[in-house]
Amino acid sequence: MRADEGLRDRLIRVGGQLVDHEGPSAISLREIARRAGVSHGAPRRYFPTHLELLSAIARDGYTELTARATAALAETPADPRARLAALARVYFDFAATRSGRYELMFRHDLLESGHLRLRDTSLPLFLLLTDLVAQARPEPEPPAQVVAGALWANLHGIAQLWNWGSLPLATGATDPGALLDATLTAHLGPAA
Amino acid sequence: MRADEGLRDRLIRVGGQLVDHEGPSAISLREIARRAGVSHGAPRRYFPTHLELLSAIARDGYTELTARATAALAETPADPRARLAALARVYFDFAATRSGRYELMFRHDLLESGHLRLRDTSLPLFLLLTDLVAQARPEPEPPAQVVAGALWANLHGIAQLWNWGSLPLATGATDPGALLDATLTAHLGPAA
DNA sequence: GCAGACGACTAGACGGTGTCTACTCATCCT
DNA sequence: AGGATGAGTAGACACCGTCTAGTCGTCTGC
Repeated sequence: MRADEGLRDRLIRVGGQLVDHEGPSAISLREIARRAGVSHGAPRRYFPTHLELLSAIARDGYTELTARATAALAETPADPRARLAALARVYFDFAATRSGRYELMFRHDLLESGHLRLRDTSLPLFLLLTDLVAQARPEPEPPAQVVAGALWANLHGIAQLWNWGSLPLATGATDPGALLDATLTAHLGPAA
Repeated sequence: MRADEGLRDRLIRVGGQLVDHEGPSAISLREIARRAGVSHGAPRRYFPTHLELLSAIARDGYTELTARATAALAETPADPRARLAALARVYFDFAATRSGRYELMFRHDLLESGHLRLRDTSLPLFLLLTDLVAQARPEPEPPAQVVAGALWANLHGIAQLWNWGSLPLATGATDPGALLDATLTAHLGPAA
């Protein structure tokens, strides 16, 4: 419990640790409040609803994913294709190692409940992806946005089915590297 | 309430209707029991746990998806690529029009809880996909299983992100047809 | 023909959950 | 000094999943 940390931030932090270590079923409002050392009514001052607290925890996940991505890109050569490969790896690793948080980030009931700005939080990452795709694929057709959307969807599907456990089972693969490479090749053409 | 229908089947049917029309948050054990006209303890005779009932409802969804797929393939020409396109469309349409059920079918807590045989239920569909991929792509490398896995992951990602709402938002698309076509081309090469 | 076992279901209790409301209490402003 | 406000507590409420005891009709063995 950090000294100068407000309850609002503490709830987000404690909830994040909880979902990372115990999974999405562990993050009840009351459990988060208990671990934060406050009564179960306290969170209500900052998050009118349980869903809004979960939403903030999910947003925190996007923030960290974006930070990981930019950190990885900072030490990757300028070649757009290599940067895309690094980005894909970061995305997959995040989903695999922080699967509880990842699952929370894509719970669609978090998105449908109004002005949660969750989608806005994920947009910068998509714009980064679109930019890299545009650099790696100078052809104008299909537009970079479409290719980036397809690539993102593919990454997301791989991550999800991998966590699900049936992708290694169905394909016999034990490392996703080949699958990720094949995915990049499929969407961008053969590597230079 | 059908005359010769046992309670077990009725619970699955009523629960299925509920998740289709009201979404995944509506299918509490007690609500399903209420709609089936029995007390909240009754389901326990057939499903020792709420999760097992949900699992049966999800399995029912896989059965229907497989039925839809085979029905669509029955009236599609023999060209494997066309059949794959039809299959992709069926998969996407199912996810889009029955989003609540689709979400339930991929809830990973349903899969991790032991002998639920949910994965087994989805296997025939994957084998069908693998078979079509093998026909459409006679090259031995990469193996058809891997390509089918990547294609399935891609379809799943598209369906999920589309339901999520950010795929049309990010790419500006209003119809997934172009995205699905691009996906098939990416994994199988240009259409003949 | 009847007693007992059994299957199918009911009813109530228990602890847990999210939300709502009434309340305490320290701090701040004028 | 005193009232307003912010921050958190505590308890109620309805709902949830699970567990247990009990009811009631049917079927079986003698």
